[in-house]
Amino acid sequence: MDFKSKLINWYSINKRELPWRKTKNPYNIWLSEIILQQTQVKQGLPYYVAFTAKYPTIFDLAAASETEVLKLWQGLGYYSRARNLHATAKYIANELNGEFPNNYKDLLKLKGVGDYTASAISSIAFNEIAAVVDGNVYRVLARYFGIDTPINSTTGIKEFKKLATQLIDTKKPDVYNQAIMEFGALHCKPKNPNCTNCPFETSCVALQKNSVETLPVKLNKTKVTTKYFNFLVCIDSENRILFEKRTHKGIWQNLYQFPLIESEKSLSSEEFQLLNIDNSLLKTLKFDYSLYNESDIVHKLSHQHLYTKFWIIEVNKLPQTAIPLDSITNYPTPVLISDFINHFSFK
DNA sequence: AAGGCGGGGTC
DNA sequence: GACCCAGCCTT
Repeated sequence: MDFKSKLINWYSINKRELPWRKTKNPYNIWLSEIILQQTQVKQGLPYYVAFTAKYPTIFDLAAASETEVLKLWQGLGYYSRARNLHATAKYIANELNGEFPNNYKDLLKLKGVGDYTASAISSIAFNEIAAVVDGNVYRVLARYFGIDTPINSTTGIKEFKKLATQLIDTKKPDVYNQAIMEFGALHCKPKNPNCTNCPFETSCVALQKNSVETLPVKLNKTKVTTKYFNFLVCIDSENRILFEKRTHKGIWQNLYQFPLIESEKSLSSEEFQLLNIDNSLLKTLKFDYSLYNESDIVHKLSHQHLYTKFWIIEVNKLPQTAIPLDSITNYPTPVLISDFINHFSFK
């Protein structure tokens, strides 16, 4: 048996039952692929279930507000995916009369759809011969062929795409693409791959050369920056609270949070008080404040470590921009904020 | 070509 | 801690 046949054979025996494998509907395939970008199946699955339940068709998704979509996306991360998902849904529903682009070239034009996702949708939903190259494919091919070209270099990207295109089963591109990804996810894993019971035991170059552990090669470690966040949890006597939208570019764009003061270091209560003398928000208000967490809550993103303090500020009356405390759970927020809301006892 | 963008899981 | 995940976008 050749490479593709062994892979498809392994897949037929070992594949998981997943909801997006029961359909050829491009809307559902697209939704699953966006959710699964840089996200493991276990983490993305409940979101797929929730989205298909609330938005059965692309018209339902298009009719929603961005805030509503972000709320359902809350906790999944990489929120530009949700913003692009919603924008693309509106585009397809309104400009294309709900008719999904049906080929790689046209799919690639959609917001949030790159080479991988266009290949996945066109092959799985439309049986187009377009090879997917995701993290699993890089790993499987790098090991099987013993390729040490860095997978995130320009030459590496081209080399692996070319190889994947040569290997794809042109009769069953949909099955083949899912098979190689599933094989990478379940069998040819990053750590402790199951090499002792592998259909490619005799043909895997990395296994013969004892280089399974070192492949694939990847360059450029992301450097982590540290930031200090001070959230102002301002509550008035009418149980209203300040909550605002992060409109600027950067992390958590269009999600909501308490007013934020970033500082150069972790602040003591005295330093925080000095800071507030010049704060335009608090200048005009008489208030009492206390600190929710004595030691910083450390929220780790892939590229930022956020050392966070929540300052509880009680005032008599907040401006009209404040929202009722009861409504706070309607807004999409970062996990850092929703964790606080879930643990803090509002009076 | 390089860096930004989340949160959770594994070892 | 380091690394990874059905990557994409901007600069």
